[in-house]
Amino acid sequence: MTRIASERIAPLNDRAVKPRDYVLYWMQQSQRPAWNDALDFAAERANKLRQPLLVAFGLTDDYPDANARHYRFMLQGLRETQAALETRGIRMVVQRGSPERVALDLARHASLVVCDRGYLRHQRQWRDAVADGAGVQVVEVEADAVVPVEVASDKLESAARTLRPKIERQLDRFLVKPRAVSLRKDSLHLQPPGIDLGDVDAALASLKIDRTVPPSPLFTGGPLQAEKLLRRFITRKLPRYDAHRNQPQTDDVSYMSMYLHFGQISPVRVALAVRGAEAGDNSAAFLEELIVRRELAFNFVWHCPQYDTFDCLPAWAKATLQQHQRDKRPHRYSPAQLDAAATHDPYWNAAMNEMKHTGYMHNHMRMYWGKKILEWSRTPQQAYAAALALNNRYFLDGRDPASYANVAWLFGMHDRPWPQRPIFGTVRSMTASGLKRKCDIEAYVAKVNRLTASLTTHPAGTSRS
DNA sequence: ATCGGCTCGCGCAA
DNA sequence: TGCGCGAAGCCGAT
Repeated sequence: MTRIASERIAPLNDRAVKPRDYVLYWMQQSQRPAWNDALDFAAERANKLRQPLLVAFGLTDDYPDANARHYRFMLQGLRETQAALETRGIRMVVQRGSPERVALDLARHASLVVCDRGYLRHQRQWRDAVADGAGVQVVEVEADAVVPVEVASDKLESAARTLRPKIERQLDRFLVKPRAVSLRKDSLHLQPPGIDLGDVDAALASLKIDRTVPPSPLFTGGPLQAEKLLRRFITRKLPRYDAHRNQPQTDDVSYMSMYLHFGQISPVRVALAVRGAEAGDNSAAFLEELIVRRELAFNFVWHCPQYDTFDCLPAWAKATLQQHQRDKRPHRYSPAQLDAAATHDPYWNAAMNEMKHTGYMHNHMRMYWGKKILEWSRTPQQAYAAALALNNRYFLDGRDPASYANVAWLFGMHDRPWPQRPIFGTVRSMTASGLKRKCDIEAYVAKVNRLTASLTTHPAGTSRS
């Protein structure tokens, strides 16, 4: 029987399993062929029902806030996942259309539908629509959190410190390596129509999507690349992680966030690998971010319906920011000026350029970057919208629960009050002098300048790896 | 270089 | 009810 923790598995409707043509795994979040509990669960059910397993992904042109940068990274991963599943005798089809329509269409011939999990508004709506519209049982399997959100906590947590002990006491149960499931029945004879991903750029060109942001010239999507970067992180960077995680001039970060965002790597796999490296405080510091902070973000978007607006903030933060709404702003920039990285602040401009040209920004600079948007916008509400829009537009890991929590943190979420300052009130501020004091910020600026210069010389498309 | 003060609310001990 | 303390804060005093 299954070794998947029962709390990962939840029927979304009370319909029966029916004797039809295949078990359908509607893959939408967990876009990977291994360390995928949703896939494994579907495979086990298919074996038990003596049916083939069909995997399907719904590729919509209208994914909220997505552009060519996100789509290419995702298609690179889907192509690889499709090929990997085929070698195991599993047909995976990528169909053009709104995900819930694609799933419902293929569900008409399915005995059972298995899906993975997403916490954002639209992801929940898609799953509700499939649970409602499918004529058979729909079962959701959580494969992208270490501790399923409602197991960790039944309420909106106010800070990491309140969630941390709840997560930690569940780790033994949920940090386990899955057992590979082999399929009794091949499904390669199933030939539903689908997009040919053989040429990712051709597939990309066929989509009607926002192309105003080009693909990242630096980062390649896919589970194999995620594994490669994970191994590189553990051998070369983890030994300095604790000391360097707030040092943006270094490269001692994992780059896992974008792969986690697209489900191209399992957080359980990453956690076990890092824990197994036995790097002491370094492992602990990384696991805090990977598990506690990331799953605090899941808790946030799950329990707070207004997760993408100023209204989600705790009462003290909203009150203090509103009290300082009329404070004089010595510097004021419009969203367009921010987007152009054309401010008076060379540190901020460097961060904006890193984000814009690579699809990534060092963690420490994300805080400074966002705090300055609050300081330089006409109102905190406008700052909130501007920070979130830029975040979701340029980051490969944008549009993730972690993005919404990170932006909210800039405005006081999951934080505590600090001394009164103009504009910020008691919300934590950050300053250029702080950057100078704590890290080699000039080296960071130089690093970004080198990077953007080399990317201009060797433009997009010639990605590394 | 290091330290204290600033400031609020949660959770736990009493 | 009181108390300690918290994602990476800042600033001025020593």
